[in-house]
Amino acid sequence: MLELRHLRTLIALRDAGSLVEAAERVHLTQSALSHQLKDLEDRLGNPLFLRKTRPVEFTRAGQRLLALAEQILPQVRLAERDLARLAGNEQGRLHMAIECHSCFQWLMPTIDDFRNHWPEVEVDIPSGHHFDPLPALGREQLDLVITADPQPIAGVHYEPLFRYEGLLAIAKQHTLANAAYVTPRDLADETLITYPVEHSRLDVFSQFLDPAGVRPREIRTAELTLMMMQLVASGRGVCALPNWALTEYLERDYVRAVALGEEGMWNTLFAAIREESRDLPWMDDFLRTARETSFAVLEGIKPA
Amino acid sequence: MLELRHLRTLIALRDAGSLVEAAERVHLTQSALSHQLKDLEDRLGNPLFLRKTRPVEFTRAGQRLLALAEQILPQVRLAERDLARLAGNEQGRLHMAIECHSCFQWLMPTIDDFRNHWPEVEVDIPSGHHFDPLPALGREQLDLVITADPQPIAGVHYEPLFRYEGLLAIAKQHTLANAAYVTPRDLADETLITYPVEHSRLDVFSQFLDPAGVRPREIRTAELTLMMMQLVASGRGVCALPNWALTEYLERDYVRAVALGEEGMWNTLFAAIREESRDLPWMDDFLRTARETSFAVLEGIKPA
DNA sequence: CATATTTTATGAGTTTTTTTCACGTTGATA
DNA sequence: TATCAACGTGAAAAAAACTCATAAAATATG
Repeated sequence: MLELRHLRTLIALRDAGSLVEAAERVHLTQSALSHQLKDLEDRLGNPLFLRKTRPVEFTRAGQRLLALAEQILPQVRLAERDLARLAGNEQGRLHMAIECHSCFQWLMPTIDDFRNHWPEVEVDIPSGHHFDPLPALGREQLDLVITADPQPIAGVHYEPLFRYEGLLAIAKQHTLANAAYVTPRDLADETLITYPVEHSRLDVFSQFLDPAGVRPREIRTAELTLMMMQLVASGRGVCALPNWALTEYLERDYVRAVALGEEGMWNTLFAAIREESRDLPWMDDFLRTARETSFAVLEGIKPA
Repeated sequence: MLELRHLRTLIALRDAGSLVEAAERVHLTQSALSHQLKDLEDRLGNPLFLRKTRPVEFTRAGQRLLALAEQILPQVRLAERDLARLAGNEQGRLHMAIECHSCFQWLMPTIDDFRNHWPEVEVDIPSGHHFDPLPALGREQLDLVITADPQPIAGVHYEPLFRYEGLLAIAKQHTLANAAYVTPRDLADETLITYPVEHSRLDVFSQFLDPAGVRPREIRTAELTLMMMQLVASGRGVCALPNWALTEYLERDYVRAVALGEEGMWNTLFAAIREESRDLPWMDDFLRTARETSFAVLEGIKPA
């Protein structure tokens, strides 16, 4: 019998284009999906998609089910939200801080969506604080912190949101612009542009340069991504940023991006929250919304 | 995670009014439903319905899910039909006969609905045949026969549709009109009105009178249910009919109905089809439609 | 009001389904 | 034709769903 599970799988498959990646999205193995879809196809009596193309191509039957999924799943999501609201605790406060400079891109639409469904929750990103955000969680000054380096703090829980790849932005005319990837050594003679924060909180250092014992020739800082891009484009340095933060500049062919190391430099973004707030219905919904929105808005990210 | 299964259960629960009967409808045990709904309630964080009333009463959460179910399940049903159609074999012939005189009540709406979705299948109830319908199945003169007594015939498969109770229609002023049930002996002095068919095909005889070795004082026949009711109402006899065939007369307070025996006389109605036609997509859909329509249209029937 | 009767809940055990693991197959690419 | 990535497959493991037996609760009944 057809179940929502099947529809969710099909949507994931369409968005991902392959079983392997779809499996990641629904947090199952590729094998599980292969079995699941085969069973479904057997019961329906005809195939749902062609596996020999990339991305996979859906048959008429597959398209019909996709249409159903797109019709139904949003309705289910709405109902689930209503139920969460009925579970009580509509009231609440969600004051956030971001340790991640490029996060507004997905955070703003997330907040918009969330506000629509939880008008009683007071959402804010209080500005002007100079303290370290993570400890402020415990002091109840903040309720959620977006961070990429979770530090064990009593009473703080880190909820993984998604994984992203740190890329090196390079001028188009740079020698390395068309390389498959750069090595730490390649950066020894470069000017590295970073956000003006401590070295320890920059993953280019903690994950890439420091382990190899390499220091770039020079370090410059810039507050805004746009400024960084201008410096990079004009050949005055290189800079490491999350893949999604670069897409708009890559599309405009403003700069090039190269992987950091053969495997790429992958990182996980977390939402840090207080342990107690884990089972608040609206907190749960916020995290879910954040993940959904991120996947809809950003390209090239992976499930945590 | 919410699944369609849960929604189907809730609909069954609402239609049935109790877990016991809802369980019958979805072909599970009462225990299974109790567990299933408890799990769901636990995960949602609030109860879905109050069990201490008859029929059960749904909470706001329960009502929200019911609303979702009513929104979604028909869409799913539509999609399933489309998929069945895509599975090929839209073409076909469905010539039917009914061995059951009162079946038009649910068969007509069933056929109407079915025709809408399978225009390529030629549906008909050929009239004017005098032969025994069941053997005509094997001869490919018919494709489906509605019958209450399945006889083992090679190549013929009997698909149970639903169970119904045979009741005895009695004049309002009759002594037995308010009895809890009648015994075979009670009919020894009555005039029994039946459809003009062989004794062996009338369940009052095969299931009720014959086992007790009782014969009614007199037997009269009538072609139409309406005529039977007129005879009964005027005290000129009693007659046994399926519960649903009587509801309209009972509502108008035209006659009374009494159970046959302490347990009631229950029977199963079957659709007899050829073995090969079992896995035709449209045949499957016809049977499903027949069951759905019967439950929607008739009262007091039970799943087979 | 006590006693049957019906309905729901519960825990243990079983069955079924789903998922994973390990490997084989396939098709595209170089 | 070797290589690589994606997909398929069967057996085994894990998880989920269901049943059975029975208890508890509620309602009907005398």
